[in-house]
Amino acid sequence: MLTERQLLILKVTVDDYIQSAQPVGSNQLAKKPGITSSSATIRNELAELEGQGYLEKTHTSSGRIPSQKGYRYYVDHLLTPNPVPQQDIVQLRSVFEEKVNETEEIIKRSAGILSELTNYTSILLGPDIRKHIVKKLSIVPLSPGMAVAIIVTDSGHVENRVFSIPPDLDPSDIEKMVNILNERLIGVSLYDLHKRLEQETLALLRQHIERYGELFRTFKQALLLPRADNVYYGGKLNILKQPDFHDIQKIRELMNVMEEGKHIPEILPIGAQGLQIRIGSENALAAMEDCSVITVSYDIGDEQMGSIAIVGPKRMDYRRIVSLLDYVSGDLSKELTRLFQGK
Amino acid sequence: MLTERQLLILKVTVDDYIQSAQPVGSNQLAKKPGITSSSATIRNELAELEGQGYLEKTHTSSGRIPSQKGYRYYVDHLLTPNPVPQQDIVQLRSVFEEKVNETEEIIKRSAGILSELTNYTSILLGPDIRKHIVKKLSIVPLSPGMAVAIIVTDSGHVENRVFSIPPDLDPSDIEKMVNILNERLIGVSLYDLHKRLEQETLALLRQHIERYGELFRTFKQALLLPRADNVYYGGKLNILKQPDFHDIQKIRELMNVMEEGKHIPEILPIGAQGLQIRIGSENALAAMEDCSVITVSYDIGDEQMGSIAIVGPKRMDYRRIVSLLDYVSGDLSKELTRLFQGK
DNA sequence: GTTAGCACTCTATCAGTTCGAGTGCTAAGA
DNA sequence: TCTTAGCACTCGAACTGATAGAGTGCTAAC
Repeated sequence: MLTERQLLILKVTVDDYIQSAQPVGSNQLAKKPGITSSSATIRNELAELEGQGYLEKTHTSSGRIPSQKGYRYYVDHLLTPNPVPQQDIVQLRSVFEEKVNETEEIIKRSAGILSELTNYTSILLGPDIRKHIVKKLSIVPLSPGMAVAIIVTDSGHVENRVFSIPPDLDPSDIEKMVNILNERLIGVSLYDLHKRLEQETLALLRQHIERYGELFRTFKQALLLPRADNVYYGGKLNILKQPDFHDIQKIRELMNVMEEGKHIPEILPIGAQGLQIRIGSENALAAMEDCSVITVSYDIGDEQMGSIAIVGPKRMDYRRIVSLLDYVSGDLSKELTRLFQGK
Repeated sequence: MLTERQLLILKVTVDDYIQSAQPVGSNQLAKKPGITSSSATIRNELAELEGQGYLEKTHTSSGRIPSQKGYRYYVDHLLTPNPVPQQDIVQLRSVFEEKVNETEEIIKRSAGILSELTNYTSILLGPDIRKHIVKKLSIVPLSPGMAVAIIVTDSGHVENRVFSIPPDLDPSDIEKMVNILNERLIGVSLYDLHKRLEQETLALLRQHIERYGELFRTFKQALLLPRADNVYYGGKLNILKQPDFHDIQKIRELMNVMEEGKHIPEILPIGAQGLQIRIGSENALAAMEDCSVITVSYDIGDEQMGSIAIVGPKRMDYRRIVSLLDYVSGDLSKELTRLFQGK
């Protein structure tokens, strides 16, 4: 159990360390407004806080820095929210000023602005494209042996793949195929597309198209791998600005993990509601043990659509980021919903 | 003028420094196979080479490292080509093993493999999409106020933009518009598209569509900004692997320059034929004064289509990279031509 | 022209020193 | 009993020689 004074000292210590990146000493704390005790008393309290595991020393006669437990307590109990400054709001809303109609573009730009405002790295996860609904399918022949398949979804997302076709295929067969596909597959989600393709259209295609086999096989294969590149980064290089990261080896590991898309699920707790903070080793990845990640989800309509994450050092400005993400999440939900309610 | 022996010593010095990243001393050189003189003689020669500006010292009693002029001479006169090892070839050709049909995908994967093989950063510039020819235009309505415009080019590239339409627009008007656009604009290059759109179709649209004005305006605006994202990177983080780069500030500048697309024309000498090597300050950008860039162009058919660049430290393995790029350029030209001759 | 030998220079490293920031403890004071 | 002044102590950072070693340039002999 911590006394009032201990709580105050813990808060001020963490705040100061977040700001200065230097271990905080008792004399320094004694000078802070709001603290009335002498440095000796503070020393006793610091020793107590260290004993309880909230603070640490870097060496025997150094000042204190927050431990992981200290950050956790600070975040859970001592964080006083901070209204988002007007100029940050202006910059964030500039995304919607220009008439940008594409969800992807809006998310991409937001990522950039967030990283600029915070000096940390931002990761924005867009809506899962596999949930989108097929609006139209078409096939455009390019050359005797090649064609491109195009899928338009209700969100305006366009997927396209080049695939090979029998070189001597009758153009009318392609037309037939497109008609069958559209007749049967409009309204299906990209997620179900592959399964439904076989169930719904194979028999029909067999009836109407002479050499359906090869055509169907390459078309199906083209749709097989859904490119899930709905992850957008902002300020990947901001890690290099943080004094906390000086070891090039560690930086490389960290950037590597973020670069590779496959670790996204481990970085972002997908499906989690509301705002989440992961400090240091609370992160799933070993490469991120010196980082904190703050995530928040946003929605379009009633459905959760994506997440926003800010990755920074453990010594991150939690207060500012929490308010900022809170605002952005609400704003993005509102604007994207508006964009889509139009339909 | 340099004597035979001086040339030999220069070559061995550069080779050794490229390999070890340490200043090279006279004793070390004396032990090398092929060098018969004593270290004292070598010292005299080194002094001469330094006097002529080919070598430098890091401090008065240090070994020698190549100067920019030294690298330049080495690259121009002392480089003996090296056959590309079979295992590199196997890895490079794996791009074409899987049935990947899209130019973009092939280039992207090549960038990845090149960076893996070299441990440097690779930048691949794809064909200029603005030269591509329109194969088909279509407009898919998404909701009463929104539609997506899709342009398919002869290369299989698909451009798409969401744009707004008058909410109460008659669907048949869109159909008419698409017909007019296709009738008039197929065969036009993306480069000319914007100009021709106005010239060729505006009058016709006016005749046939009631409220052509707003529709045409937003459609035209949607096509305005051609996303020129035909640049692919491999191994951006490889810079962090090079011992030559230890200053985080410099690394940041360098990565920044590469990250920002707008500097590409300065990094890659566009339009240059064949293989180009830029060493240190020969690069246009100040941030790259410690780098060397080796570029090569590749073609599809008779037309120059793009460039490949490898960015590394000045102390780059020129011999290996030159052979490798030479091979990749030829291979890529051949395979992409084959892919497109199909048409 | 080449090379052995030697004095010289500079770096890297290690031990020793000092300085200052900060701690923990003790004892006196409120 | 809690607070605080005072003091001894610890440790890192920064500086100082001292030393070893790598490498150079020069000279004189071959």
